[in-house]
Amino acid sequence: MPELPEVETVTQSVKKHLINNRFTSLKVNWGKTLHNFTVADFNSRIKNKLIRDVYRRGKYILIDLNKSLLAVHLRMTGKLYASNAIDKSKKHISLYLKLNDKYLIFEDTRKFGRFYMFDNMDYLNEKLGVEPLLDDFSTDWILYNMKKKNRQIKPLLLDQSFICGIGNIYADEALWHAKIHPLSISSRISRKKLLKLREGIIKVLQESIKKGGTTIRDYTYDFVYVGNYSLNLNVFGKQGESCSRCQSSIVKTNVAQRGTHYCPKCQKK
DNA sequence: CCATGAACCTGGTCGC
DNA sequence: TGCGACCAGGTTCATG
Repeated sequence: MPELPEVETVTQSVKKHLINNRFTSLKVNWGKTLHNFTVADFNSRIKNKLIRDVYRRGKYILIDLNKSLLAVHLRMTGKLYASNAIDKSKKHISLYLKLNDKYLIFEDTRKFGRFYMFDNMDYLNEKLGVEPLLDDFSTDWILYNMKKKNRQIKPLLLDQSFICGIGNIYADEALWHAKIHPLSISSRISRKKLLKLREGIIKVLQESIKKGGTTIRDYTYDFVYVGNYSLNLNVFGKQGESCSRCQSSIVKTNVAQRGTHYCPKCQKK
């Protein structure tokens, strides 16, 4: 499900339920969900502590409990939402946390999603690259850093230690915007196209956040947001359809094991 | 440094 | 209707 705009949307939607509240218990149904801590750690460090803030970094949702951070990564199918009750008919609730008057539920069909506990942001800041919607992601930054790498642009855009938050949908959309072929080598892309790429990344992410993200597969969305950005997609999932710029047929291939959509006419190597 | 393939999981869809 | 193959918005690890 989630790339930066979807994670941002989920973060904002759970924030109002969590802030100034306290977790009173943790129930784990799928053990691997707790990546680097145990229920005992939860009890000693998070339980009954005041939640000060909830925010996003890359594709992580961060819950700030003053002396500890609880981090959530949704991976492919994770859904995080607040609810007044646990729906026993849901088959894939990996874990849930109890608040005073409601629950924070983590539902995850494919079980790839993870919860982490950190002392502070050092580890994630070390691991993650530039935030594409902050000023750090400047024109100078992209011109300088793309030149330093000799990598296929699509996998480079997906590398969270380079730029964080971009995933498969927005990588394809941003490359289409900039008319760059997904296999172009980063160091050989023209200055003009790199600037266009930066603009495209910011544009697709911001516009998607405005629409609440992109929803492609939505089995049950009882408590979960449904994003409307799918209406704005130009190449992702559009194989066989005509390019909105040049009318050529959009092609789907595989790059770095990921489905990759592009216009063979607009996006030359 | 960089690319590739497999692994982690479940379920939906497509072709026969 | 049934069944196998393939696909999925992500990340990590091992191997050339």
